[in-house]
Amino acid sequence: MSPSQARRARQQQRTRQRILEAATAVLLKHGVDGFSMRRLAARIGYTPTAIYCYFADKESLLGEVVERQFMSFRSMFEKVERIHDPLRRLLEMGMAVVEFGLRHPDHYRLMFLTPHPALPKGRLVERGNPGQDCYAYLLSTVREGLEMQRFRTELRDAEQLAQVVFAAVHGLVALHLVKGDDPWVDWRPIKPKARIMIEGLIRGLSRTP
Amino acid sequence: MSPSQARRARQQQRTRQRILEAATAVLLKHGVDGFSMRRLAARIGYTPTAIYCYFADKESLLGEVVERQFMSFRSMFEKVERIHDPLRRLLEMGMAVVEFGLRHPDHYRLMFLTPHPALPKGRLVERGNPGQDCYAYLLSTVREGLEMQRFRTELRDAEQLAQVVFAAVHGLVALHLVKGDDPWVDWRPIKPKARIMIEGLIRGLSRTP
DNA sequence: AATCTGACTTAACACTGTTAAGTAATATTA
DNA sequence: TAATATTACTTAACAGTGTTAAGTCAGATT
Repeated sequence: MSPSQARRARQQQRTRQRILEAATAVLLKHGVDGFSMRRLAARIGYTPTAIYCYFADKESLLGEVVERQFMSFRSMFEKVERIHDPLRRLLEMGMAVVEFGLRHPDHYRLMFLTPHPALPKGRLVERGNPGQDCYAYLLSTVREGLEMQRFRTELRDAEQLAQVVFAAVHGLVALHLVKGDDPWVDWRPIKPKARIMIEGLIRGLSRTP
Repeated sequence: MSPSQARRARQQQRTRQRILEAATAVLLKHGVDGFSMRRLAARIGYTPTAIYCYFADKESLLGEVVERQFMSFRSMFEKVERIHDPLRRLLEMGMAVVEFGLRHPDHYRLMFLTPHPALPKGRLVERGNPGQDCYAYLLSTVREGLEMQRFRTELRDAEQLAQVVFAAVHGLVALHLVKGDDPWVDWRPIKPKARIMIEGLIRGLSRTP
């Protein structure tokens, strides 16, 4: 590869980043629904068509934004890493997810409430690496609990347990984001609910001494 | 009101129903995303504009479809009404929700995964009536459990408990519908997960004898 | 018989994602 | 250095969306 080719490639990569960052900004400002290729293009001073030189379509662009967001999602778990007890860590991980959902509702929506059909992921996040992949980190925590025989004897599948715990927390956040303003239900504050739910669930799945 | 005026009003009501039924059909066939006013219009042999004589906009039309769907959602609970033990009934209600989500994914999406901003609800479903309003029924079951002192002493808020239990189940269904095809996670079958989750949660929230 | 009402249509607006074809600047090659 | 090729974009258009103002025409009212 010639020097000028390398420079071009670098430039191209930088433009990609610029688009991705602008996309994230537009997303934060206008929400998932208010996001459009044309708006994004206007923001970076390009025509809508230009974006298609860097991304196949809207879906895959959003997919990459999501993956970047999963990176920052993982960073929410850093503060719980020091907790030794895996079950207590599981609790605080759940609370961190709720925290993230409340702080970044649009990103949460994009990550977990919007289907992204068959995207080639794994560009940024290394799947299965607990240091980058949130699900892998959750899994490792559950595995730790299993190894310490903290769960009921009939529960042996780490994947199953991880999915159950995450789904419960996710349900709370999802309902809050989608139905939180619905006056049909007299909604109670989410954080106490989260504590009660996760503590209750963990207690119910735990081995009783 | 003259006889012919009454006839007109009846006719109008019938046309409304026809549109609502066609909308439900289009929704089932093409999903929430594939639903469009124009497609719906074509199906009933009208122009798109005609629909606006009966419904303010797409949002409120879908809102009414949702409310009808909540009616049939409530009927899923009929088979658990015979269960005497409130905590066991709670478990089976959760399983019924999962069942409904698997059977009618598009309706579930529309009901619980799509925000419907500030719709004047209560046209069909009488809010607070356990026989019609699912949430009210859930609430009554939780209240029964509370009266029988089946929950831990610190848990006294029926609304809070109901929301926690439903959110957990909802999370499972929501994740299945939105992320079920995502190969990033090695998804385990949803029904066993649901049983384990609800049993675990109820056990964890229950008073230990 | 003339008027009015109301159910519906026509035609258009302002959007959306996406693509084929074109352009102008830059890099490569003869 | 001049001709060619590549690259980074733009122009213009297509097909679709929700929505609305204005118009039409049959049937009810007067």
